[in-house]
Amino acid sequence: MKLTTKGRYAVLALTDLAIEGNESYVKISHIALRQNISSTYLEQILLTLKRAGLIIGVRGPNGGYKLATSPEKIMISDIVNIVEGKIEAKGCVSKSGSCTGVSGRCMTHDLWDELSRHIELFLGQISLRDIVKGNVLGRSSPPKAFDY
Amino acid sequence: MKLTTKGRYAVLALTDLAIEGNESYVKISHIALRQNISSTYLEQILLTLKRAGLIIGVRGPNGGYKLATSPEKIMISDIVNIVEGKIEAKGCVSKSGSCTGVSGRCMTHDLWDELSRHIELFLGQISLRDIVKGNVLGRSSPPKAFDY
DNA sequence: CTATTTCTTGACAAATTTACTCGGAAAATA
DNA sequence: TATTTTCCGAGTAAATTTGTCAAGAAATAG
Repeated sequence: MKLTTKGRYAVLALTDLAIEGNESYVKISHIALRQNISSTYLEQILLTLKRAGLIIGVRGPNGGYKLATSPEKIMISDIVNIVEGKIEAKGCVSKSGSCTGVSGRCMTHDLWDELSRHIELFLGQISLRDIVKGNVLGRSSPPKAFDY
Repeated sequence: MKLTTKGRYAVLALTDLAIEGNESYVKISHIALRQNISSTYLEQILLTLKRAGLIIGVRGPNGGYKLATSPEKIMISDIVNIVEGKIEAKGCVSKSGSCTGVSGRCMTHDLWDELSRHIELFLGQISLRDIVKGNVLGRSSPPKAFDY
């Protein structure tokens, strides 16, 4: 699970759409202006989100974007996975030869694997609606202790 | 919370030291060979870990590195924070002007803030000893639901 | 004391990734 | 038809990551 500005812009833009409601279409330029993002860069991002089916795009005057479904059904993990690519799922297997000590996997393989799962779980529990409503803070919980 | 090969190498190297025990000192070249890491690159990493006090380095024949304390007291978050730098703690405030919609913070600020905390909690609960023993898998727990 | 081993340090360089820009095409509307 | 807006592929500049290199300092063995 990677996290760059691309992912942040994506969530930011879709949050903007969520606030705007899905009666009308919102233009890239408006989102870019409101959220302080380069509009040509945002184009790219919204395009991949559209290709993935998360948003609907319409061309021409009065065109723009809107969410394909309701905000509570769109989870942050969905958004991030799409724009950042699904790589790094296995953590250290991404580039060839990096996870090869002597046998196949390095000693910390499970750690990064579990961390990925942990992050995925977290972001999979939070929806666009939660962000709009501000229901985000205080959700972190410590991991389970290992059962001996 | 950033995560690159630097962080992975650091954890990997210290896991190697943990396995080796702290009776004797372990040479960089040996760790590099066993864990398949560039030894000159590993030098850099171990140096910063030494400066931070996590490991002890001794020069000369029979020199090398060993852990400064017992493996169960060294948490993964300690290691990662040191070598990756503590940046990205606030997620979107790292580079100037990126988190500024109209007011100070962007709409997703709390989200990334909470995610950082979540990851920190996770990696702060796992020690080098856990990695050596393989007590890592199955620790992820879903985040708390929001109390309405 | 001398040689050897090994860490220590800083500067530098290659490779990769990120964060964009640009030019134009296609569709929709008026 | 003219304008608006998304669509699309390619290209690029900056930053970051991932190293390399050369020289020096400390410790120990003999």
